[in-house]
Amino acid sequence: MWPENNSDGQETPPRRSFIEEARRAQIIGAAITTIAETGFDAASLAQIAARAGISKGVISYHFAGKDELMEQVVTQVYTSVTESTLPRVLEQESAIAMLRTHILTIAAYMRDHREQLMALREIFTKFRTPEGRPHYGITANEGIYEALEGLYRAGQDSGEFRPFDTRVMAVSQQAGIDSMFDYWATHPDHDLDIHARELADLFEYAVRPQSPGP
Amino acid sequence: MWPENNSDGQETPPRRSFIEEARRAQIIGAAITTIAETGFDAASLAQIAARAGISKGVISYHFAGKDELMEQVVTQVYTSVTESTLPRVLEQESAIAMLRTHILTIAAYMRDHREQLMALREIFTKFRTPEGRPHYGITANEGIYEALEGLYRAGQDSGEFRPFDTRVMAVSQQAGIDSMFDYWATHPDHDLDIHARELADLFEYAVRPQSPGP
DNA sequence: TTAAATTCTGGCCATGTGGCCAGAAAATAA
DNA sequence: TTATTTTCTGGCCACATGGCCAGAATTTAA
Repeated sequence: MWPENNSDGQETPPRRSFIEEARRAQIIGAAITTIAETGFDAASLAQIAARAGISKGVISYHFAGKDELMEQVVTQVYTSVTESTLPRVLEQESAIAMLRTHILTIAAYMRDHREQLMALREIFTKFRTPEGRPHYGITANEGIYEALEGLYRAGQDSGEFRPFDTRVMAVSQQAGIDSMFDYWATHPDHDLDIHARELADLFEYAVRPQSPGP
Repeated sequence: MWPENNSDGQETPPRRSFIEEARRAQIIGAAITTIAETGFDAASLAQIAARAGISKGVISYHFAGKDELMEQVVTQVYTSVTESTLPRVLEQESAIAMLRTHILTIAAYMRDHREQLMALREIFTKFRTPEGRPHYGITANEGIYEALEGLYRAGQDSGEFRPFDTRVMAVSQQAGIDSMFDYWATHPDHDLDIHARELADLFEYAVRPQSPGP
């Protein structure tokens, strides 16, 4: 469960010195910046160490290897976005409001944490095992999909939503959000607010019951 | 315009011998298979040559470098999918029918050309210039976006579609299609037909005029 | 102050990369 | 047949990578 085991075998987080904690945070931050700026492949340990202003060996000393460093980056960013987003969604009272809030809140988070999300997306798409399988492919979204499916089913049960395949809707909504980020990251002048509102409209229309058109 | 210039400076396609043409096709095919199976990063010239059963130097002889080989792969796959898809869309008579046909036809193409599309997606997401910028990032979709926007505007002008931001709709629809492929590629037992029909429904509901719900 | 543990440095290593080339082999021309 | 061009081989190169280590520097403990 924890990345390291204590000698006493307890499943407690490893006790870390002040220096260790500070270095790990510094290195994780340098990794995020480096990956966001240069892409995953070019973010070598040497680059990350140079950005942090430390020797390359320090990373090897504080992390088991590049893999553990990448895992820590993912954990930190993923935790942060979830904590900033999920409560806002859950406090809504209708399924429709939850849907809108999900999209709008994530867009707001993107605006303030562009670097972190760029790093996360780089790692998700490019981090592979030695055998070539993704560490965090689309399967890493499974948790999100299941949460969204719960939201959809609630809306369908209450009659707010029409019947549809919840898995397809979840995959598509998450893809819509990811593409919003990708497009904005590539076109920084693109209006993220408008995009978010339009995307919320899109899915609101997509899920609502509707009599056949003329 | 063409990847190579003739000595006479004419902008004609380079005259290639039979052997040259066959080798290029063979190498492009081996590159597609290798990228699809092992991912872009692991698809070294050595791997591609080994799969083709030839010496590594042959690739250097027939292609200017790895970059030109990747470009040729993209060109071939992109041309193929466009030729198989676009005519079907254009023969439809209503904007709604075009929308549905676009999604369903691409899904059908996916089923029969999984390997090619996996390679294309690998190259799109991972092929970078030495400076770290993507060769074909999301900007490579610009042509698709513009075509879709034309379709949307036609539907809006005819009253088939509600008003919405066409750029956001185009980005989202393409993202929905790409995610359908990614999900299916990761979960081969996933029902691609159902997914395509549900996705077509999703966007049909999303674009149609609709009176506000209850 | 001295001793021990922690933290850091700079450099070395094996590995894999894309590009390149001299010369062998094969196809084509004379 | 012989001469010439095209095609191919196998190996070499410089470079970058992640991991590793001996010993120096620093912090903490006694």
